[in-house]
Amino acid sequence: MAEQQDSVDQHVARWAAFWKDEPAFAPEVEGALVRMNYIQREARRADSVAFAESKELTFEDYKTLHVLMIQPWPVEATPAQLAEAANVTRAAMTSRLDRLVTAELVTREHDETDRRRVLIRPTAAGRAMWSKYIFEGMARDQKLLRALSHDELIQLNALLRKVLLDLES
Amino acid sequence: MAEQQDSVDQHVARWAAFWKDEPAFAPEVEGALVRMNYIQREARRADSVAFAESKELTFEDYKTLHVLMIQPWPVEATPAQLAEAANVTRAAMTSRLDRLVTAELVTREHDETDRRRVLIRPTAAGRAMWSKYIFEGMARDQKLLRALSHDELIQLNALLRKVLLDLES
DNA sequence: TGTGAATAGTTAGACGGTGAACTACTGTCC
DNA sequence: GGACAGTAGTTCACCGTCTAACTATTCACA
Repeated sequence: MAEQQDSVDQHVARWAAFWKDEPAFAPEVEGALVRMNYIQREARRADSVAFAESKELTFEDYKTLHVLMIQPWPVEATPAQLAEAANVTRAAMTSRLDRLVTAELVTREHDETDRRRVLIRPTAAGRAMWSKYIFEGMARDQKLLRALSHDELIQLNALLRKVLLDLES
Repeated sequence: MAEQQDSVDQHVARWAAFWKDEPAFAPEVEGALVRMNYIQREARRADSVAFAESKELTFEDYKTLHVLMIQPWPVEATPAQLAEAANVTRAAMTSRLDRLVTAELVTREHDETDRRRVLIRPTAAGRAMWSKYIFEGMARDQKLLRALSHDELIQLNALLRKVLLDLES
């Protein structure tokens, strides 16, 4: 049990001392969420650095292109679906798509069967642009979690899956 | 092994089919990060809802107050430390603190031993405001992870701690 | 001791996101 | 079949954050 302490253990220990008479405080819950937050933050930071140099694509544009590409086949989606997947409002997605259409990375066409709807599809250039960055992103992700073995990754996913199944129900 | 599938399993399965000849794709890594992202997103969403009703404090103001309160004792910090902890720039922290000072939740004083620095301290009203919301936040956090037993939470923290120790070194 | 580099905080202008109104279109029900 | 509620997307005004100056202060060193 010679487990090394990380910075979150120190935070949590300080809180635990502060709320030692407070049964509402659950150290393991706070610890897990703060750690996940830390990891996500590190992922975003690395992504930002990677896209800061690129003049041809912003990180936001890449994410928009990404959520479009990972839709179920055929690769096409409405602005509302993309907004939901990218976790922004439809208004924000409208302006994101303006940029991508101007850059000729996606097309924006009216759905003839329901003329309220608009269909977004990637162009050949859009697919190429996405491919160019997706593998670098996966390499960054693997580096982020390199401390875990394959078995540990499977354990981690099993635990997180339990949480998601609860949240999705 | 009758484990139920969550929505991320479906995503990952689709990607795996798409990149079946691509050794760079690590399903467990992508799965873990997407799941953590989902959980964090859900946490932010619940927090936003909770603060949307409150007229006395925005979510940003609460977070600022929170990172101040969880500093090592005595509870005082510089704007730069708070900006780092809240993951925003110093410029953003300046305007956040403007609001909190106006609301008389914190004080802003020059450090007499180094007159470049400014020290931020919570007022009695600031401490009271923070206490009012911190327990609701902990309850939301526990609800978020209620699917996991105490043992599972400990396992989860052990795995995440490994990742953090690697990232912090 | 004086000069230049480094550091803390603030200010200014641009950008991207939000919520609320608005337009256009679809479907329902009397 | 005409009024009306619901839905998809866009536009607009506002707000928070970012980057890049800029001011004030401290430190290192010749």
